[in-house]
Amino acid sequence: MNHWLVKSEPETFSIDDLARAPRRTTSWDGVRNYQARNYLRAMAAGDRCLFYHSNAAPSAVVGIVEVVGTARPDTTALDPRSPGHDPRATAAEPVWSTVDVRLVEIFPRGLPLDELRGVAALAGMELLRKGSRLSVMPVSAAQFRAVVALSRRKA
DNA sequence: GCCAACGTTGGC
DNA sequence: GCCAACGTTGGC
Repeated sequence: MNHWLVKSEPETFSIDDLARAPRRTTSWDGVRNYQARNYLRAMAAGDRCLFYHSNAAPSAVVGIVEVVGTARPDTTALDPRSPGHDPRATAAEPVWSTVDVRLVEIFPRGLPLDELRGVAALAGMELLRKGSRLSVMPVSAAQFRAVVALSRRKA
């Protein structure tokens, strides 16, 4: 089982939105970066992802989601009215991919970036790298465990 | 809103 | 294939 981190702007889609979604499941679509797409394609059912709120106050890891199934075509790229529309995408060559994710847990408290930066076990985490912009990225099992442990601790 | 960092595009 | 221009991301 692999571990990942996925980003979403809470104004666009927050972890609370996911909690209200049918079966607490959503299609993680709209990814328009090749490296992030390749990570989506590398995901397998049962993989767990940290859910990160970007462009938030404060930006923070706020919970855990589980991958359901494997990557499939992101058909929002085919829709001219979708903000993720890509004129290069066709039904035969959809270009972009999506996976379904289900909510596992909303942390009792969010873990803001500046708190994560102070944790020795998380040194080297991709999210904390200066200039890191990927919206889907791998997380090591040890880093994942460290973040979950931190969420169990009082602020 | 500012701006640094990054990815993509396109002229050559 | 180089690289400048441009658009986007995302912390602050």
